[in-house]
Amino acid sequence: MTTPAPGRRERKKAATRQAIADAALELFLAHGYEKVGIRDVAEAADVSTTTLFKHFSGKEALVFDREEDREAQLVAAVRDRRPGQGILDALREHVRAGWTATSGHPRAAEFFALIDATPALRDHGERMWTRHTAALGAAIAAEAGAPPGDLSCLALARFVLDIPALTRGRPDLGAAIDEIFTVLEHGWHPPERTRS
Amino acid sequence: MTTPAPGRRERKKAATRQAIADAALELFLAHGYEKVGIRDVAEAADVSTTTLFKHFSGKEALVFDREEDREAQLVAAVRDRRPGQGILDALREHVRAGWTATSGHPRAAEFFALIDATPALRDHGERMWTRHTAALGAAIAAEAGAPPGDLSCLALARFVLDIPALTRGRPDLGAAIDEIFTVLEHGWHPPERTRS
DNA sequence: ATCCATCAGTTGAACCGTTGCACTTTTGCA
DNA sequence: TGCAAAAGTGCAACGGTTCAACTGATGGAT
Repeated sequence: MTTPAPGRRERKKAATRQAIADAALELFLAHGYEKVGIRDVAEAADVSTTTLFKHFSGKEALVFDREEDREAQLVAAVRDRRPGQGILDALREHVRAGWTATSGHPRAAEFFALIDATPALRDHGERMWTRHTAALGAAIAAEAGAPPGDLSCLALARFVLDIPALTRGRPDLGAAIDEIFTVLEHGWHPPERTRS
Repeated sequence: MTTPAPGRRERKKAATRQAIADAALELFLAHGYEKVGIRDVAEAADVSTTTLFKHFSGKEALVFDREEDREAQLVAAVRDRRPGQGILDALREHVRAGWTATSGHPRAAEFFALIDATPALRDHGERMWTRHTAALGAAIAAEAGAPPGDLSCLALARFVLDIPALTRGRPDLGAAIDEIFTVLEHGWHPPERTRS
């Protein structure tokens, strides 16, 4: 009977949002991202296109819905690392654990296949990653005792966030991640030339 | 009377292309990128929008016109470096020299201001950079004697290409570039904590 | 209990980048 | 000279996105 902490209004709003996201995912998976128009999604969710855009900033946002707390998790991975553990180690652990988010997605397999098969979505995904550079860089700087905005910390953040793009499609993901972290830890060196 | 090496056809084609690019730049600088429509540009250049799109792949391409040989220059910077010079040093030199292209742009100052002021253009610019990752990575691998597609070489390429995004707006660009290359050379280390 | 400001949602049209289609003109070459 | 390819045209459409004016439910204040 009584309304819980979130008022009735916000519950309804959340429900519409969810309905839209669900309809979108279903249609995209069924017919492909490009074949489905905004108007189709809106109609399937039984809302107007304007309402859809009040909930989502664009077509791509319909797909990258649950990606919101990636940033918080990244920051937490650095800040709440085990005592004595280095920042780089903590990051590597987090990366190797699969970045922790969107695993547990309802239909994870099809979902990633969809993104992988759609250039527009791959692009957008990459941009979403690098958008966390500032936050992660700040967290690293804070933990390393560097002034906020320290360039090398910012660079490290960016480099770490490049990892998904760099390792996409590699057979052994763990090894690939390790290889990149080796560069980040000790710098880049030309692999020793094995003479014939 | 006789047609020189490039035939009359291609000269005319190049001329229209140039007319379009010029008209676009003028309008963009005068009124701002977003305020100017494709149809405006086409009309100013006295061509149809269809023709415009036969010459340029999209609105942003009107701005990033002369950016074509960036990739070749990057590869050359690595491949044709002074004998005995390390790959990283060659890259740093090239970066510090301003990446060599689009310097010499007619109205370089306003041009960069325009890009800087327009999020859509900043985004597109970044994507153009990272699109050279594969080529630069391959060049590095070739020079380092690594197998093509070597991950650490690819990562280095990507990291170097991140530099413009990372250093944007820094007061001392040279110092910023050096700081990043220090990370690339020796790895990232937390700056020594200066206790109060 | 009532009034009112707020905000989700609607409707319909427009805007803008982009593409397709059918067509004319120019150019290069055999 | 004739002809096929290429450059360009005009127009209409498509799809994502936004705008403006409106409706109606909600919830806090009186």
